[in-house]
Amino acid sequence: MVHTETSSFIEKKLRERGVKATARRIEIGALLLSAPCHMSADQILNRLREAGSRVSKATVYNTLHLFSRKGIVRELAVDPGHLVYDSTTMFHHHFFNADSGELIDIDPRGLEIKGLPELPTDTKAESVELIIRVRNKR
Amino acid sequence: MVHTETSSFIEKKLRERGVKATARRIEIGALLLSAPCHMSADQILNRLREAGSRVSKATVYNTLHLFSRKGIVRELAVDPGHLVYDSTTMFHHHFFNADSGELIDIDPRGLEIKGLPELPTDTKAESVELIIRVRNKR
DNA sequence: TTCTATGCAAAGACTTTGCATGCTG
DNA sequence: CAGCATGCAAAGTCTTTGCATAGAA
Repeated sequence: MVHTETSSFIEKKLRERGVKATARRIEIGALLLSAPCHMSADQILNRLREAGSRVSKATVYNTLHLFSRKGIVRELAVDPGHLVYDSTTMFHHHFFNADSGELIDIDPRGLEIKGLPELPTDTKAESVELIIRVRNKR
Repeated sequence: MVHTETSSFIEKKLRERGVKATARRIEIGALLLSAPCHMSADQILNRLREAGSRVSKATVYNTLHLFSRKGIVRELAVDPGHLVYDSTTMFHHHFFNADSGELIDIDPRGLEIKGLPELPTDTKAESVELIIRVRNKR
């Protein structure tokens, strides 16, 4: 395994979260964690294969689940039958372009949500997600 | 086809939206539109079958798509691989209980979202959805 | 060595499609 | 009758699982 600057950055990120930094995980992490992005498992698989990797589908899915359990990425359910992984785990929102499938982050600073009703009894909030669906103007 | 009070109310609703009111559609409509509710295609299929209907899976899916294209119900993508139909089509938000799968409507009146950034260029907003994911305490 | 990660293929959940039949107007 | 609605089964998409092999500590 070649240790580029990128891969050692990724290795660090994985180990910080208690994930053993194997070659496959670093490949996947390098793709997803080098810059803020949103990708589906399938996109990741294809990108890796295009780049010459022989990673299996199962490993991609398992690794992404692992990453999301460990808080390394965030799972987003924008579209049914289409799970997207978000490399930005901090609290934020999204524009979702229903025509292109593209997701754009919305910084929650400066955004204010007022007048929320109380949580249902005996529940605690886990996340607050605002999704603004947009379409291309003609 | 028996014309109960409920079914003629549903028939009216369908025709208003330009949907031919057939027996199957009235069955499905009666289940979904009699009171505010959130149901998946599969739940609807099962409920109908339990009630003795021999409706097919394809018809349920097709009908729900039709209804949502016609604005009779609203499609919600809360969970990946799980499309839910919402009988309330007017603008509103949701609590989603990740433990039970239950959805609870949030009335948007009194709720205020301030400081939203501008839409991406050349796009128009289609919907604004706020989903508050909650879990059961303990 | 011992434990975990990975690959492969098969199974699984959910949804869509194609086509023949049946109902509606 | 013409056209759309329905049922059935098959195909599709996306994801998960089981198990054998390969790799890491």
